[in-house]
Amino acid sequence: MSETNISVPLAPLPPRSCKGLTDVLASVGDKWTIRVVGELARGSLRYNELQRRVGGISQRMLTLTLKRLEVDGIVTRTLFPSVPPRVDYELTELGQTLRAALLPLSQWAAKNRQAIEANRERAGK
Amino acid sequence: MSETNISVPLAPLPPRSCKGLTDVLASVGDKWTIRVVGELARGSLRYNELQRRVGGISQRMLTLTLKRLEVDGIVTRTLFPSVPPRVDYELTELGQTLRAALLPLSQWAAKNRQAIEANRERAGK
DNA sequence: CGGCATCCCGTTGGATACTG
DNA sequence: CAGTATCCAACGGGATGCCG
Repeated sequence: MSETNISVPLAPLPPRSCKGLTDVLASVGDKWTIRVVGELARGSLRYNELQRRVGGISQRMLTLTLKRLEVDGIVTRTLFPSVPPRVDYELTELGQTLRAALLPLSQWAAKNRQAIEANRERAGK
Repeated sequence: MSETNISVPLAPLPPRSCKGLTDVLASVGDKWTIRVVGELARGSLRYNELQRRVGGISQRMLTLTLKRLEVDGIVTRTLFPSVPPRVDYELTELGQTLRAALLPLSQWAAKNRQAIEANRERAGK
């Protein structure tokens, strides 16, 4: 616990602040969070619509993911007390900055995924 | 397998290419990979030195992590057949580009971690 | 020194059923 | 519609011991 030193990362991936990054990635780098944030990037969505768009996520995981994002201040949850009930999820400003910070990695992934798979192929044999 | 559509992400977190991102994060966003890449960012390191620097990683996890990074073409493994043996790990050019792509997220984490923890505090009570 | 093999337990997360 | 609750299988990952 005495190891929560996080100076601002000016140097390339400063080792001391890496623990902060690890924490964030533990929260953001799981199987579903990125997908959810990505779908919410373009605007608010209802629970079911979100589940449909993400594709493959279980109710349990969607709920847990959204709850954590809400607690972290990444998304807002808006309940319309109608019948049937309606709940909208939307990125907060913090969420938007996260999405922006994710972009370079997204581009890197798109650009290098095939190269990585080719590497795996070669190494695998 | 018919869903490997990855157009270049020009739009903010393009949903269709998000699966590529998810794959990459599944590979890169685990508990240790970022830390290892971060430590290797400044130059090559030996196995034990790497384990010491990362701190808290078990031999098993360090070995598995390095193996996957090697297979993916992110790091190189160089064996010096001396006695006792010596093995150096180093980022490849691809690894360097990954590190660069990780920087914005690293900065976001450093900048917003406290805010997130404050949010959790409020929401938790 | 730099690993690999094995055991084992805690967590993750899917499937299913139920509720306001 | 938008969840909650429970069960259970799969996986991650630490500890330990052995080897070239």
